[in-house]
Amino acid sequence: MTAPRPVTINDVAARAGVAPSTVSRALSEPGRGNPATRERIRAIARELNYVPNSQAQALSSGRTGTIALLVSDVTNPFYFGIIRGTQQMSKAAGLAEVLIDTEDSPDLEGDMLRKMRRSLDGAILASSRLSERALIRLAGEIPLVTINRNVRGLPSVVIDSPDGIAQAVEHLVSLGHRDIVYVSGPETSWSNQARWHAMRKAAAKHGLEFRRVGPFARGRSSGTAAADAVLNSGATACVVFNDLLAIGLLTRLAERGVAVPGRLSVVGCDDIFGADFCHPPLTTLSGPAEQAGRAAVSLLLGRLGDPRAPAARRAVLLPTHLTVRESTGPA
Amino acid sequence: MTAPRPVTINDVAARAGVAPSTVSRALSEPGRGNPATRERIRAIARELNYVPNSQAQALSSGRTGTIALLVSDVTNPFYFGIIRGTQQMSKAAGLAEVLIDTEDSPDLEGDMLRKMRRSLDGAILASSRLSERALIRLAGEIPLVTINRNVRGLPSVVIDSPDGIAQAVEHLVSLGHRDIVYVSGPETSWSNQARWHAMRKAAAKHGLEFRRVGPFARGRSSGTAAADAVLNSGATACVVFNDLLAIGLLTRLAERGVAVPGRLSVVGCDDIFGADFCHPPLTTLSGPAEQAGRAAVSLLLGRLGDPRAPAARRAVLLPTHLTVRESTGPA
DNA sequence: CTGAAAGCGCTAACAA
DNA sequence: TTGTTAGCGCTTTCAG
Repeated sequence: MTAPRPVTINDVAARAGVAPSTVSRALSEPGRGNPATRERIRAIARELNYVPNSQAQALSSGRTGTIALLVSDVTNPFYFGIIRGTQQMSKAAGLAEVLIDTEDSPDLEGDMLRKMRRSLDGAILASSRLSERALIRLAGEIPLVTINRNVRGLPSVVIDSPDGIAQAVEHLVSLGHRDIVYVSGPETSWSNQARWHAMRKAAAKHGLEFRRVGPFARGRSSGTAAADAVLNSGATACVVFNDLLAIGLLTRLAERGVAVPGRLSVVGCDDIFGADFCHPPLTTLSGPAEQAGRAAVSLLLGRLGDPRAPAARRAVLLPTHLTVRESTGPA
Repeated sequence: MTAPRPVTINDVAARAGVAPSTVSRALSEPGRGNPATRERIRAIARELNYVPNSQAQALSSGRTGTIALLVSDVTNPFYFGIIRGTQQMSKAAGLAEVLIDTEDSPDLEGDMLRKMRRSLDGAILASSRLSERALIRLAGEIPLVTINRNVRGLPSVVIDSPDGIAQAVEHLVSLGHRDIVYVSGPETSWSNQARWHAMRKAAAKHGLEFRRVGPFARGRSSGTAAADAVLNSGATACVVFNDLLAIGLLTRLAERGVAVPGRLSVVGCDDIFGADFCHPPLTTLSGPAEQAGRAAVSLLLGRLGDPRAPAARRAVLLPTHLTVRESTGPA
């Protein structure tokens, strides 16, 4: 029952009658070395069930083969698609991926990043809460890519909700709504800013007054206050910062016996898990989250000088579209 | 703009005028060494912003400081609580945690585990799809803890749904239901087996006939077939393998214009995100998922011989309870 | 193309 | 208690 010593590169080398360095090359330098010996070595490695020790590889090569994905809250379904996408892509690139929950705290986010920078080749920040300053400084220590956050000089992927917001306003206007209010998320949220700007622009285009209520916290529980505020505003329709908040709002509306969409139309953002089966099913902005995840890893690979990466674009903008369900109707 | 060489243990040692090994001890062996020098060294390390290179630590100590959590599908909200719990606990224990998606494939699960075993101190398998044989063999190569899966000899945490199932049946019986059907998940699922057994037992206790329909796949999309099968069975109530399936079923029922709970009462399992805001809100079995995650890490720490771990229990059984919402009513 | 040798940063015997 | 000395398993010069 003694654990047998794991097989090392030396075992393979001995068995093949070559030097360890030759094995190293045969295994991890595609084009080089004699093809015949390389195949022989690979066969032996497979036969011996050799698995390279990644710590040792990292220590001597400087590349850890690991990236991190930082999210503000693992249990926020908004990240589902992004997580999927990054995992797909990093698996395809042979990278390990660590998922880190920053608990919505910029301090924790920074600490984690600093503490782990030595064991990571790079990191993807999905909805970073860090200040622009902090981000730029950290980017000097470890390759960074952001998602839904645009910082000068940092490669980023943004799901372009402004585009979708315009569609949403169009949709509401065509249903006869003239009084549309934006339900704001946290002031510090980059996405919230972007969405509010888009809202204003779209409203102006249609000659509507632009108003907002809030700011409200991201969570479902803020929906209560949000619903009351919207009702109070007298608007006939609202566009909500995100689906979590929108679903909370719907719940409160049901409690108060307010008909949706009869008395109030509601549009969410993100099309998260649940948006299609809440009551009523939510009209919302859908975006290619998985694709965003994949794109982020691609950009990171680019930053790492990986040849497998596509041409390094600095910023990727992904389109959103409106998914109409049952929470919107005639004014 | 050249990256400054990261500070190593030698830099700290030089600055403190001691040997590297002394620094190593001062930093990672709590009780030993002269407290005065230890504090001095720690101060210098902090001042120099020294971060130990975990690869090097791993290489020379054999401990990687990393564990993995394997789930069949990251985007299944059932894992929310578990992920939270394990992350909390591993962070508290100073361990890094990798989240791995096995895509519901036993082969992939095994491969990942084998491939990563050298870079992990241990792994937690949430709903493993591996055979008992495979699990036992793998456990010989890397410390393993299972969640919701009981395998002889492996430490495990199980959320005891049988207990909750009994409550559910009790609830339905007291509402006057005499014809209750179990909507089965995949035959190979350990939880499904456990729930079906519990169902039979509870039904027998009340002198009811026990029937089931299915098996159905885990996903929401299987809800359509499941709903039709339940309706066909003529039962007035059903207990569904999991909430995902139950929500799918609810959707189909609404499509077919079947009143819930008027014509059919529905009970789910797991109380996932969404169970409270679907339509109608789902009566379901709630369990302490976060606690399960924490317990799993504790057990693993025990297996690793970590002194911080509580007394090593081999199996942890966590209770569930019925959360009554609006999908159940009088027969 | 391949081998020899040095060393990545750290920990763990062993000596002092 | 502290310093000295070997490696951990791999990659990477540099020779051959």
